[in-house]
Amino acid sequence: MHQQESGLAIFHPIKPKRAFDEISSEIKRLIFKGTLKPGDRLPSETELANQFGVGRQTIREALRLLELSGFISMQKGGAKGPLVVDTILNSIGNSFLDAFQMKRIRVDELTTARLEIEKMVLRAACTNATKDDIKALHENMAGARKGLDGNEQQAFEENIQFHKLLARASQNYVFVIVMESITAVVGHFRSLLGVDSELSRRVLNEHERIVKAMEAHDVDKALTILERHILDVGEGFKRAANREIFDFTI
Amino acid sequence: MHQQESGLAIFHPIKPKRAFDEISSEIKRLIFKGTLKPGDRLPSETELANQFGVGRQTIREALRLLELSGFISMQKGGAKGPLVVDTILNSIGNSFLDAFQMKRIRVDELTTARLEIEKMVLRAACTNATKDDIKALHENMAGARKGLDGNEQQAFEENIQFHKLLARASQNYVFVIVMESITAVVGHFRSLLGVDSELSRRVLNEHERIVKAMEAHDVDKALTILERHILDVGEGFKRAANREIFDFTI
DNA sequence: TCACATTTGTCCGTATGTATC
DNA sequence: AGATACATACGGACAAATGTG
Repeated sequence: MHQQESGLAIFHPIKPKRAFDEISSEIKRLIFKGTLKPGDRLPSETELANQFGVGRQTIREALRLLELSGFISMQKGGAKGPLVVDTILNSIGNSFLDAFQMKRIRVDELTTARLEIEKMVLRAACTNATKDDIKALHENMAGARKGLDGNEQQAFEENIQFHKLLARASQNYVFVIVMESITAVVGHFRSLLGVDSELSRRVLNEHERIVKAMEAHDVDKALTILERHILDVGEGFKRAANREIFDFTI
Repeated sequence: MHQQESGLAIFHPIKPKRAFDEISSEIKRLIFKGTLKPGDRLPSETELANQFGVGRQTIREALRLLELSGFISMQKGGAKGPLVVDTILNSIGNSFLDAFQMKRIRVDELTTARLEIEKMVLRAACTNATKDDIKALHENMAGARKGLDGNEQQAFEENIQFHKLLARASQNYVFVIVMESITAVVGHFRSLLGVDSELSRRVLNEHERIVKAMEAHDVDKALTILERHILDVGEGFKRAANREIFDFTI
């Protein structure tokens, strides 16, 4: 009906405005602003429908977007309403996994990129890690060691977590996000590989040597160990790929 | 009713199974398998509802997830059904932007990380770039130069695209994904900054010098120019942040 | 332990705007 | 221009799940 406002605001309206998009954006805006914080609860769907003056179906589609994006979490039953959470990193990791499967990225491609990314992060971590970061790394390794006898799953998860902690030690949240994405894919591959307590043990040993080098401020040594560590895991992936464990392109 | 299968598959069923989740996954699976390819069309909502034996609302929520994830695109009117597309990279970029706003990442944090990431990618690009990649870079710069007089928006977008092309030249799709995420944020900041044809001109000149160094196989020179280039843009962000252009944390 | 109220998940019918033929 | 097909959206309804008293 009416023209496009003016020539000022460009490239917005690819999609004609849809009610659930507007509502989703509005709620997101409140979260960014801090009006809604993780732990808070949104009104129930019917209540939201009343407040926004739309039907419940529209509200549900808006909530669906927010849920997938990692802003809210829903549960049936007597809870008072959708819970505001912050699982955005998780959502990004899932998107990364989608891209990997869609693009049919090969494991050697992943290993090559992972090697460079982790080295970049480790360099930053060596420079910026605080005592608390080192402590967290130690606690992580202690947890992994504890999981080695009995709880394989715990050892596995702690070993993945180790790399996220390295990213946190870099004091740069961009690295944290990137590492979260990488570990999502690595974890996916490794879970396809099945439990391998021998690999977990070797991985943990390498982690311990990396931290030791970090504490000695020997960046080059830490990088060397990390490099062998990543290539080691990558070789495991490649062998598994050759045995056709992975259902999508090696 | 029935127990959780066995102790084998762990940590899956946090959420009770929801029909739209299952349907979304099923369609995604068909896309990964190649049964559905970009350009294909899904059946209409009512048809899907019949085939899956569920209501339209359930289908709609499943489609909403697929749309946000970048797998399908919907259009009103007489189209035959949802279109299968591949805009996953776009979706990841949007998620990154969400994380940035949620985590209140500072522009200097972004610049620091971007510097390391782009250097990493450029090194890989210098090693692996094909003739076609170089050609694409030249075409990009030609387009940017054309946009400089008159179409500021084009120059802006081409300059962003340049970095994505660098990532493609690395022949590693992981880098492409990471770069897509970074450029989403950089582009967001720069669009907040408003059109600045002087900056665009300077940026283009630096792009041209980088490519020239790449063609001369002078990696160090290319890296040096890139470094100054990124820091230059970062300074622009910082000045803008000090002038409080950005509505969220500098 | 046992209802009860609340809320989400799902379905159906209907209306409307819009794009394609 | 008209007809058709489809997405968007509304409202009512019931089932299932969950927290509370």
